[in-house]
Amino acid sequence: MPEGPSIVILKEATAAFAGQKVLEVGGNTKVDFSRLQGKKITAIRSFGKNFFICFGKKLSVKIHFMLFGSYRINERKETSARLSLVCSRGEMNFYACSVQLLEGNLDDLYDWSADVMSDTWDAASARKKLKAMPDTLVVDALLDQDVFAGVGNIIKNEVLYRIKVHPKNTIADLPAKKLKEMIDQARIYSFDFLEWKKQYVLKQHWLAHTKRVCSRDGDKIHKEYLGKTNRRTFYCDTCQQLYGE
DNA sequence: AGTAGTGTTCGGCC
DNA sequence: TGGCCGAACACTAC
Repeated sequence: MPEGPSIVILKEATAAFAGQKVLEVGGNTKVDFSRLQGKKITAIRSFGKNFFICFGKKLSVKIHFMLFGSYRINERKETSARLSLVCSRGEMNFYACSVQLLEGNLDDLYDWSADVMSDTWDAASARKKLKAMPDTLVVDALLDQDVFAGVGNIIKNEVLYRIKVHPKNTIADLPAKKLKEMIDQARIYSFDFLEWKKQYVLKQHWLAHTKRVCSRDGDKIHKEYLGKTNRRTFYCDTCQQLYGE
């Protein structure tokens, strides 16, 4: 569920809730949702892995699904919802997720050009941010939500495999051409992910993530926990190039 | 059947 | 001050 493309799928599935009024609110979240009662949803938005239900320009619900979150639209699960919004023409139910109320204008709270799924994605801006962090490992850079909002661990592994870059490179190690490929493919792979996920064929397109053998050369795919967050990293030592020294 | 993981935040410690 | 680390969260595919 959690990576950016999955949130785009949710956004598309809930687009029709814009304009609807909240008739009933419930859930086991600690946030004070009573103030949403009777309000009209003005927009459904997303930024990276975050999903937003907007009530005018000054108040939004932010939902982050973390590792385990889930949702049901116009149906319910057995387990109790973290947040449930029954609206004029349907209902949204969210489970095991982080819920926050955000005050103020969403436009001012995020750098929307950092969202790899966004129409306003700005590759030049991403490049500039990366240039300012030369010693950062590429695995950490790809997971940096300020640079590549929406990119998660699967996309990280698949992008590096696709562009044949070894995960132990730093940003400064990469030739300019490879850095550009990394930035471009972060977005392109995310849209591939979106299409595959919609068709329920995402996993069968994985070439590195959870794989044991390289589809290019038949060599072993290594599994190692890398980067400052020690996330699972799958890579082929043979075809993914290490540029440092 | 137990384990590990599509993620992030927070508090404690050095 | 800040970086690092583990816990917490709470579900489910393999």
